[in-house]
Amino acid sequence: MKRNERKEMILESAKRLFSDRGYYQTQISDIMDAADVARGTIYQYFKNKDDIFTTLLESYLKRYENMVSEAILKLDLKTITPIEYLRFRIHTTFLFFAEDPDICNTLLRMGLGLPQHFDSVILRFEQRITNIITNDIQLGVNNGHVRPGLDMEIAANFYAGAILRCAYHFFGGASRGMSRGDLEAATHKITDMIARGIFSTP
Amino acid sequence: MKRNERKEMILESAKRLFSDRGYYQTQISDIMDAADVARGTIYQYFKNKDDIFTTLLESYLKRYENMVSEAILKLDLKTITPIEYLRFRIHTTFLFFAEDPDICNTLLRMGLGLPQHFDSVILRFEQRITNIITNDIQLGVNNGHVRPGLDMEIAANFYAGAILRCAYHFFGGASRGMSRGDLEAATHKITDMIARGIFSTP
Amino acid sequence: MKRNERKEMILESAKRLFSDRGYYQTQISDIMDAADVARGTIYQYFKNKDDIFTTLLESYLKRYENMVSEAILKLDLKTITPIEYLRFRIHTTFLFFAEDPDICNTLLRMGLGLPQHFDSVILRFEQRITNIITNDIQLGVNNGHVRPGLDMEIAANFYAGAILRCAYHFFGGASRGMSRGDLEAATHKITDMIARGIFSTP
Amino acid sequence: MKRNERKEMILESAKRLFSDRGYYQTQISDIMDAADVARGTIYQYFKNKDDIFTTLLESYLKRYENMVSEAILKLDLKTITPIEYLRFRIHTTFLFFAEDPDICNTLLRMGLGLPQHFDSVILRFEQRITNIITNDIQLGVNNGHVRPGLDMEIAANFYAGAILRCAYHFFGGASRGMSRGDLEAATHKITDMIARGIFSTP
DNA sequence: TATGAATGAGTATTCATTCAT
DNA sequence: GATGAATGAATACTCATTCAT
Repeated sequence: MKRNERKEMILESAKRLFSDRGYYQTQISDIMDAADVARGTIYQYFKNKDDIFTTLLESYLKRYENMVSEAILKLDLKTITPIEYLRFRIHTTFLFFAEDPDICNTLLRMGLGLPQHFDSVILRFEQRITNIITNDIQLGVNNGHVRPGLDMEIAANFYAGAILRCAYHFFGGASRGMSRGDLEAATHKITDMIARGIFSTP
Repeated sequence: MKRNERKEMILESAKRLFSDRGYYQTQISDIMDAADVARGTIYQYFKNKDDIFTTLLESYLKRYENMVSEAILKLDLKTITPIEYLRFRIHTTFLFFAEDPDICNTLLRMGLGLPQHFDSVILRFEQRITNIITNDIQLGVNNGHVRPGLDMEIAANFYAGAILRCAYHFFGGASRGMSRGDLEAATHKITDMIARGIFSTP
Repeated sequence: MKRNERKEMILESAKRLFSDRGYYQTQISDIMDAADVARGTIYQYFKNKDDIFTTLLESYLKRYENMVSEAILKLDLKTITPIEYLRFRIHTTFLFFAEDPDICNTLLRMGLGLPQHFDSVILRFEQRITNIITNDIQLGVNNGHVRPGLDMEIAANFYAGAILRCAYHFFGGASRGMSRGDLEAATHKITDMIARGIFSTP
Repeated sequence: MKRNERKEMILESAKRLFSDRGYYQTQISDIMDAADVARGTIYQYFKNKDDIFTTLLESYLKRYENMVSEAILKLDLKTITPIEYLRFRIHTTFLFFAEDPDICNTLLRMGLGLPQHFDSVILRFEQRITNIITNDIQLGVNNGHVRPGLDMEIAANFYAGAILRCAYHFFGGASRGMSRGDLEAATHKITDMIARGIFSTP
């Protein structure tokens, strides 16, 4: 087995376990067993347990960034309407969580409330989502689509919370999976609620 | 010192610590020190560490229930408009978290991702919030104020997430505190966003 | 059992083990067994294994200092001859090692070559011995008893090495113990060799 | 690279490391890195870590033996005076340690206090030194140069300790190096101290 | 009731050694 | 011969819980 395959296997197993049980409930022996690897092998690829978790967390962030930046390329920014733009953004985020329930669970639940050290990575993710929303609203403001009187800071947090909770509701916890069609429908409904909240003309 | 004073002191100290560091980062010795109580004493009032945390969690839920049901009594349900009713509900929830940052932190951050056993208590709280919102919307539906086509399940999760995250943004983490006036303003803005999202006439 | 008795018992057991096997060959479990104490108990009295060893080492130094300073009080410095003074000093050091073979072994053998951190404590002990000798020679110089041309630095190291090796030869390793009479005789012989080496008139 | 060059390289690196950090502080990986050799390669030349250290220790002893026996050939035993003979012996030992600070450090410090197994090699070295001294004194006794009343066993240990400590003082630890002239001078002084201690006429 | 010394199961981590390529 | 990924026994340390005083 190639070097990277092994490392990947450990990460894969750890990802699942951290998602299911959280950081403290996951023992090195659990990861060993799941990855079918000896104790020492884990420490050949990672400095310690912390390192495994951090590596995963960072990869989730990177993956989200990639997904967002790749998605945007598919858009024809010239012709797209504000509401279509909004819907597309939300869709991307939902797709991200739909693709990997472990990431969903970790980022949206199990990774929360951990020591400062880990939590800060999650916070960066949340910050990123909030930033995207803020920027998107700002874009609408510039284009004159956003209703006057909207408090940007509050709105960003408000809709970030809304979207993230819906994501967890759809893809996280026990309720794993959602049909393609349902996802489209849900995206529409959610976009609708946001549009009504921020745009001047419904 | 009276029996209940002691117990209260332990709970008080544990509350703060769990809120600051989370369940696993808080040691019995920390609670001992903070409560200025001997190790054995803690085990005279609580079966184990788990019991302390569960006791706190349950008390938070109870307190929220009390607050909600007491608040409703102050309302004149005959004359109140749907939007005022909504605003009042949100205000109650914000007041709850504003009153005690430790509860806010625990319920909205540190308590998340814990083993099934604890998490279920938190889930009950989230469920409760979502239920209240669902019921309130249902009330609006019955009265003909809610726009047609609104998906109740999604909307309930959507706005629950929105409100909870705003609560954490205002009162949780490091950003402890918010002036009375700001709270009123924020409540207005948030109510506004929700109203636009669900009511037929803005 | 009183608090300090326990701590003393752990130290006593550790002292013997470190002396017999050295630092790395001594496991916490060995100390546990020897002291008839549970694992956790050791960590209630000491921060870690290192702490146990350092505590012992420091106590040896302190004990030596006490012995040296108490011994000097018994001397009538007015009437004593230089050679008697020298003999007395050597006798004190031999007595110190004769009293406790574990200290002898640790300070003169097992404690050597350990990481900087420990070694420095031992070095302090060796330094102390060398200093005493240097001072004593200086005393002889001032009184005109020391032969001209003696290199103080070399002499101090020379005789420190000589005395310490003899101490180890007599009381260290397997050869534990030496009769009172033999000790006196050896002290005389050694004093004689030193006196011949440093004094002007034999 | 030839087979023996490799082995030599490993030994060379290990020698330095054992001298600097001691046996337990030196990891196989350190030796790998220093010798620029793969992990498995080390085990092709040596049975285990122990084997490397023992090989080195044995080579030190052998080297000392060679040096001593080669040196003696340069002497005209017919005409040499007892004191010149003594000086020559001490000089040889100092030269041995001066030539290689790593050997000095290992034999005189880092190698001490190791498990029985290693320690016995060092003990053999110390024994050898003591024997040489004993024999040399015996020679003096036979020739009538040694003062009556000298205790051979004690004297041998005494002067072995003295010489070895001076060697460590001059060449070991941090104080690496000593000029040719200083070495000669020191040898003279030390020989002088020994001569005064054991010979009948100074 | 209050105490705090004692406990030991549980856990992460190290590192010499092996062996298939 | 050389390599270095894989191994797992060994070990230090933690911390919730107990119980005699």
